[in-house]
Amino acid sequence: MPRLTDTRDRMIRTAARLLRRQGYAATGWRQVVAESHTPWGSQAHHFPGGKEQLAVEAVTASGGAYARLLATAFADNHPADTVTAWATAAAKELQTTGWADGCPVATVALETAHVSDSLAGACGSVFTSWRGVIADSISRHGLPMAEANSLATLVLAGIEGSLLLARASRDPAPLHDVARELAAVLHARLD
Amino acid sequence: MPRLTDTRDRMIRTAARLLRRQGYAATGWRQVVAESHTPWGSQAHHFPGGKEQLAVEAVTASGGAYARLLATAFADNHPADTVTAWATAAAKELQTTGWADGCPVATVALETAHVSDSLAGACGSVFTSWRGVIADSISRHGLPMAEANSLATLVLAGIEGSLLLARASRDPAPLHDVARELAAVLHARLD
DNA sequence: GTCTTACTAAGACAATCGTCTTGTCAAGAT
DNA sequence: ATCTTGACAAGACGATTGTCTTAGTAAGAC
Repeated sequence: MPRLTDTRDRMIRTAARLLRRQGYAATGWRQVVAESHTPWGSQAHHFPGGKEQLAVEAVTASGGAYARLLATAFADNHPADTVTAWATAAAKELQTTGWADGCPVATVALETAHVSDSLAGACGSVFTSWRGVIADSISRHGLPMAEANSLATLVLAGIEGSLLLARASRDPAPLHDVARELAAVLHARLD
Repeated sequence: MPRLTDTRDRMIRTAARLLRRQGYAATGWRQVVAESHTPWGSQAHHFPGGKEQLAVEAVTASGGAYARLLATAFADNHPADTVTAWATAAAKELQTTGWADGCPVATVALETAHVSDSLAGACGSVFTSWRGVIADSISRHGLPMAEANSLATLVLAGIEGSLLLARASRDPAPLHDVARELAAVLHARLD
């Protein structure tokens, strides 16, 4: 039987937005329900697994959307150029949102890494998919897959880490510094 | 007038441990008081600024301790070797604690970046001090300070990012991958 | 019509949150 | 010895947390 309302999707979307900004513990059901304009009584119906299930689906959804974004960005350009553009776009988003919108899953991942198996698994899968996108692009530019995976891990870790540093210092400089360093490495090792 | 008990210090130490594992929102006064074996009634006396003040002091304390650790590690060795040892030690700590003990301040930084000025400032200062330690070591090995700062940002972001990826995937591989890549970069650019 | 299923309404629930108020204690000055 | 003052302790406080319950509505199947 098809779904009759979009309540479930709206809950997931606003949960994803809130999880990105304030993390898992600080995001309550009441705020999700209020900002998504969904009925209070529908939580248990759509998410019998409770808040944890909502968060898993929200992380998976926003992680997947981000993966598609990365895939198109890395498709037809040199990895070094894409990394630079990525950092620039992330810096702009950080600044225009008052340092609120960083990585969609990093905060949740750190909060729940050792507490929730399901959430840790969801976050881990997201990161793995992102690394795969980057590694594919790198391997297409001339590196064997093992080496490409290692280099892609450096790229992803560098972006994630610089997003962290930029948010903490409220300064986009770390993003630009890291992007320039990463671009240099990528230019030196790829065609 | 000298302090008569170590209540305040014990609160800060256990708060630092809990903030590292579960972040700011998930760490409550009650858990801090219980695990530090301190009296419930002493919160407001020692920390009139409330939970936020406690967190600021805890982050500053553990960030300072980590900075001293880094300073001795980077003092007499080549940066590339220190980075490798750093990642190895962090990986071991992650595994032995069940992926609980990662970066002492990263989770708090992401959670409170756009909410609390004082906490964001404390986390930002910690990261800046760490980067300074790394940059000093790099400049001592032959790079001008501007370039050393940029490269140190890459190193710190890479370690922080790989700590995030390792915790999420519950696998120390990202730490070792990133450390190897960073060591290669450092060897290529330094004496 | 009568089902069955999908969904919402409106709260109650115990537990927990951070903060605040009041009372006790100990130490140094006079 | 008494007073004063800063340090500390115990509990109460209202607000908020996630979850669960019970009832009621609406839409498609037969």
